[in-house]
Amino acid sequence: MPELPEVETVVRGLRPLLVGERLASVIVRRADLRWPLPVDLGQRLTGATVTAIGRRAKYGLIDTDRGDTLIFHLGMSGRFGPCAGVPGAHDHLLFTTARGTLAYTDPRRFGSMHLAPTTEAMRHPLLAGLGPEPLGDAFTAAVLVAAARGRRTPIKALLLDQTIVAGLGNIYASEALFAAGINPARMAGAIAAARLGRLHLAIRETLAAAIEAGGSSLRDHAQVSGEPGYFQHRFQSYGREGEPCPMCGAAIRRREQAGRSTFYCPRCQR
DNA sequence: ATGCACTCCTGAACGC
DNA sequence: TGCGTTCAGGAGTGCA
Repeated sequence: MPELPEVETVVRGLRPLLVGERLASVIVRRADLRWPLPVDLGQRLTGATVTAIGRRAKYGLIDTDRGDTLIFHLGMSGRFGPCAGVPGAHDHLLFTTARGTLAYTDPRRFGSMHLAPTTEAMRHPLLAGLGPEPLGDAFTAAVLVAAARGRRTPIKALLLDQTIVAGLGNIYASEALFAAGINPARMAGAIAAARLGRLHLAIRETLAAAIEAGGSSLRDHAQVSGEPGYFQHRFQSYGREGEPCPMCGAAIRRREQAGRSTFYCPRCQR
């Protein structure tokens, strides 16, 4: 699924179901996700009580009273949802508490799960190199300006680089660039600071609005409750090739950048 | 150091 | 209805 708003939505959905609950069993049905699961993952989590659930970039973090943190990434198609009865073919992990069973479902198996000591979780190799949280205080306009300086890569690619700012994916990068009026193909280092300032603001506003709407539901994403997110109805450019730009009426275009689709307005985005 | 193509896997949507 | 093709929100790896 998922970019930052979807992961945040999942984390918020998991908290009331898991925090304070004892994991009566954690069953691994398939261990070959993006990376092999730790062989003792089920054993180490079974019997533990969940103490807190957080998020870093697109990673979810589930802390237990044993000092372990389960780090998960949803990849492209990962989701959590209730599992009643017989597990489905793509239900790879089952978390059972007194409140019922929660399944981690992931048809494409691009997702991953890792265990780390809670005190070390942020130093995990997958998390250590991440850039600032886009909604946090550390992500300022000046940080974005400094990251873009001298870079010849397209601004869209820069936004997808998780070491620059952590949590944007293809959809919200497109949407933020639309909101800022910047052409996705423009070389990052050639964009004036004032315009990057607008982009910085657009990133934060776009992500915050998406979280408020419960994320976007394209294909795989749903909230843990099964409710869809609603933000896709507010996409201004993403997935709207040929439709009129909501700002100026020109036809939205689509182009390939580094193998990914980018949608933009040729008139508004320069 | 930087930029980019490739790769993993499955399902849904589309065209014929 | 059935079949083949194309595409999908991520991101590490390896190459130029």
